This record gives sequence, C-alpha cells and structure tokens, in this order.
Amino acid sequence: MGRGKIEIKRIENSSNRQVTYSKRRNGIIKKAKEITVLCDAKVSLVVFASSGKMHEYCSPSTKLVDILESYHKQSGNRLWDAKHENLSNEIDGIKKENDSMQIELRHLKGEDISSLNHKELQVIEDVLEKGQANIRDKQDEIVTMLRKNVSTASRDGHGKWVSAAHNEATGLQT
Amino acid sequence: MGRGKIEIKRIENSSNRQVTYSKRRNGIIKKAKEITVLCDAKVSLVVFASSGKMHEYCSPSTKLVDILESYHKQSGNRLWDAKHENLSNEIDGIKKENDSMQIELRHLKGEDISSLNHKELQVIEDVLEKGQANIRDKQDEIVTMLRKNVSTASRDGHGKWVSAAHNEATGLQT
DNA sequence: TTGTCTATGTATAACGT
DNA sequence: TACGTTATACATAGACA
Repeated sequence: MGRGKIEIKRIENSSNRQVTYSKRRNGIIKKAKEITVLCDAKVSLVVFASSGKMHEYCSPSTKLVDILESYHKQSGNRLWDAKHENLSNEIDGIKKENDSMQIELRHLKGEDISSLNHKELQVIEDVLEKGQANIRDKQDEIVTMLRKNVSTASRDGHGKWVSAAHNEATGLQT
Repeated sequence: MGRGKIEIKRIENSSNRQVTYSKRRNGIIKKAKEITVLCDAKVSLVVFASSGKMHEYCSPSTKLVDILESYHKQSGNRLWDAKHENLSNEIDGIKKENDSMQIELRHLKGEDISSLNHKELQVIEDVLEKGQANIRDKQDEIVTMLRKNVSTASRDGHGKWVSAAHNEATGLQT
C-alpha cells in the first residue's frame, strides 16, 4: 500500500519507523471512528509509540471508563477492581475505628450514656478519674515550675516579665 | 473502498451493518498488529458490537492492565482514578478525623500531655469534670432505680432475683 | 523534523452463490 | 444467513519540499 510492498517486521530505520508510526496511527484511529459510526460500535483504542508517547481514541459519548468497565465485566478479569476493593476495605476499617472512638469520646464526655449499665459506667468513671489524676499531676508540675521561675524571674525595661518558660507554661504566648 | 463509495454514517440495514462490522473489525485488528510489529508500538484495542459482543487486541507480551496503567500514568487523565481519588480523599478525611479523635482521647485519659500548657490542661480538666458529673448523675439515677426496684422485687422458685430492670441496670446480664 | 504528493498495495461494499 | 469474488475507494511507502 505504497510505492513498494513492505514486509511486516520492525522497521529498522528509526526515522522511517517514526513516520510510518504516525501515519498508521492516524489511519487506525480513523478506522476506529468509522466503525464506531457505521456499525454503532464502541471502541477504545490506546496506542503507545516506542518512545512512550501515547495516543488514544474512544468512541464519543462513551467514557473510556465505561468501556473498560464493560470489558471488566465481560472478561471476568479483575483489573483495577483489586485496588478498588483494597481502598474500600481500608475505608471500612477506618470508619469502624472512627465510630468506636467517637463513641468512647462521647462516653468520656458523659454523652449518650443513657443505655449504659452500672458496670459500664463504672469503667468510664475509672478512666475519667485516672485522666484527671494525670492532668492534675501535670498541672502541679507546671505550678512548681512557675514558682521556681517566678523566684528567678525579672522584668524588662517596660515592666514585662521576661521568661520564655513562664509564657510557655501559662500559654500566654506560642 | 469497495464497489461504491459510502458515507460515514450509521448503516441502517442491520445485516449489512453486521457484515461491515465484522470485516472492519478484523481490518482494524490487523492494522493494530501491523503497527505493533512495524513500529515497535504497544496497542490496546477493545471493540464492542452494538450487540454487546466484545473483541480485543493487545500487543503481545503486554497485559492489558499494564497498558491501562501506563495510559493512566501518562494521560494525567483520571479514568478509574476518579473513583480511586474519591476513595482516597475519603480515606484522608477520615484518617484526619481519626487522628484528632485519637489525640483528644489520649488527652482525656491524661496521656501525651507533656507538651500541653496550663490553659490547654485546664480545658481538658473541665471536660473531664463535666463528663464525670454526667456519669455520676446517671449512676445516681441507676441507684435510685435499683432501690425502687428492690422494694418491689421478688425471687423466683430457685431464689434468684426476678427483675429484668435489675439485671439490665447492674449489667449482670445482656 | 513535518508536511504534501503520487504510484501502488490493501481493505472492503456490493455482488453472487 | 454466511461465504467467496471483484471492482473500487482508500491508505500509505517512498520521494521530495
């Protein structure tokens, strides 16, 4: 189909190969369009040059995704579904975790506790008490630090306290 | 390219359409094979007849999945990633939520509080106190209910307490 | 490169069967 | 309906700009 017949084997001359590639690629895409119109077919065509450059054709009014989905259905092939499923599972897992944390948080705040029994309430109370103890210890530490701080603290020329530690501990800055 | 020129528009005669479809489909697949060999290209071709029947061609030594993955990478096109991205975003969102709940929970339990300042600790303490108050109210309610219950309770023939309310409240059953 | 031009090879529309 | 056949339209290899 040209000035001379050619064998169907790799074209060694790279610039010829490139030329032939782009001509034939256009040809195939044209044919794909035609069969789409003529025969009411759906076509998905993806071509990669050896250079890695890509071209595609996909019948109008049909997203490639849809075609691939049909492909997927028909072929029974998993394709991307594996990935899809992984993500879904991950979501489910995290959501579960999320829900239970949500519930635990609410309970600690004393919300949504009307259905809890004495034992369950006791567990929560214990946790709260433990938490409170820890928090208070920490507060005591801070107070101690402040006192130590105050005893060595000084004011600047404008009468402001000069102590990064003091500010940090009280949350006045940073 | 036949006995007569044809317009590129849907062939209305359905048997002609079917014939043309299968001829042209073979033609395209042949071309696809040729460009694959001649130009060292990779081709993925999926064709659906309007009947729903599918045919595919894929360059040898290349799985369709791989081609699609390359396609996906190169095209910057979302494709199935649209779905994936949605899922990923969802995951990110939930994870964020998760993390902050995680932190809040730890704080309420008095963990990981070494970097907190006085103000922040105070907030936590307030929440704990509020929660404790709620829990204690509920406990009181239960005690009241139990008392009321006990006064009207009875034992069964084997000496066991017969009171769904009592069991539920104390968590001995269910 | 990137395109345009033909001579030629191919694909195929319309027929037969 | 599903195949071969064949006249024709189309695609394209090589040449040249």
